Amino acid sequence: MTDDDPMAGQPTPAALRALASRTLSLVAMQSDRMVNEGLARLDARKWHYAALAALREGGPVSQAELSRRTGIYRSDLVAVINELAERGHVERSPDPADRRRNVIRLTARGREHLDRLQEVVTSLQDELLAPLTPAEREQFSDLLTRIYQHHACR
Amino acid sequence: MTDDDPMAGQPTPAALRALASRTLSLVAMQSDRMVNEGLARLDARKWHYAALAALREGGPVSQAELSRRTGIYRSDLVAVINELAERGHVERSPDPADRRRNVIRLTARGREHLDRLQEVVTSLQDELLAPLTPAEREQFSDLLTRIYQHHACR
DNA sequence: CCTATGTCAGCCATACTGACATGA
DNA sequence: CTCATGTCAGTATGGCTGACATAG
Repeated sequence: MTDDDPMAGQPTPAALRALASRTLSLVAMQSDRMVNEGLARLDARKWHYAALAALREGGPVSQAELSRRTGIYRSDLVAVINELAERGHVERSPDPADRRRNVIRLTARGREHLDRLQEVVTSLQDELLAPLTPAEREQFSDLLTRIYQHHACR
Repeated sequence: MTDDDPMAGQPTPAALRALASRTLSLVAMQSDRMVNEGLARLDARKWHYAALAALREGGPVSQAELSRRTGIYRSDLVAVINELAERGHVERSPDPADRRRNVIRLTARGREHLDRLQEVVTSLQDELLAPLTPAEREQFSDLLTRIYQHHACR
């Protein structure tokens, strides 16, 4: 209880602050959290939006195709489709042309719901990139996608 | 087996590709994976590096202080210190001045180990940012930290 | 009495693997 | 025989919470 801790309170050592990988993770966590919370308010989650958006853009597809397009694992997609089907946002029907497959199609309710999600997601992008100028936002996205492409084997 | 699937193979709908939050998550996953794998080859993990680096920079501290500086949760830090102590990279001794606390200090072996980790981590940053020019790398880091600061309440 | 510290037990979400029955 | 599809079970990780004994 003398002077106790001479140098405390100084957070985050320089060696850590300097790591792009670290900041990247931190920002991604912030971003994920924002998106999750935003969508949760509409009783939805990231994958819901991804699936619905993919369906709107590509029309009815099988689950396997949806999986490839959204990046959601085939196995995890099952639950997502279940949830979306429960809410009536999506219809799952067997494909007569290939009886292994289910055809997933967007319902009218799903389309409306997607519109609402779209709005939220879009405004969250804005909130996320708030501290950047329009030019910087574009550059940021550009840099990100370039890094992504570079490391994406397939 | 006719013509089958008229428009398949086209991955990642535009609506998803356009989301900064999505690309951000994807890149962060790539980055995390690279770092994890790189450190795993040295029988270490992210937190090991973070803790050791913080200790080198700030000298011996209590676990709670370490937790604050590295961002590792107090509860999770216990396991990290255990692992580091097992390997002789770190020493955990009771603080005579405050008998609740453990003082964590870097050992000689720990310092050597940290040097090796440092090397790997640094070269991984390079690999991560490989597709960017030096100027772009700086800008990337800058944009990231600005976003981070903006959303970091505390 | 209130707060801080180290510790443990556990929750929840998520990326990912493996296996399996069915059918092409 | 092979491969793809939908499904389920399960692993591993990681962020996070809650509680608790001890001590300031």
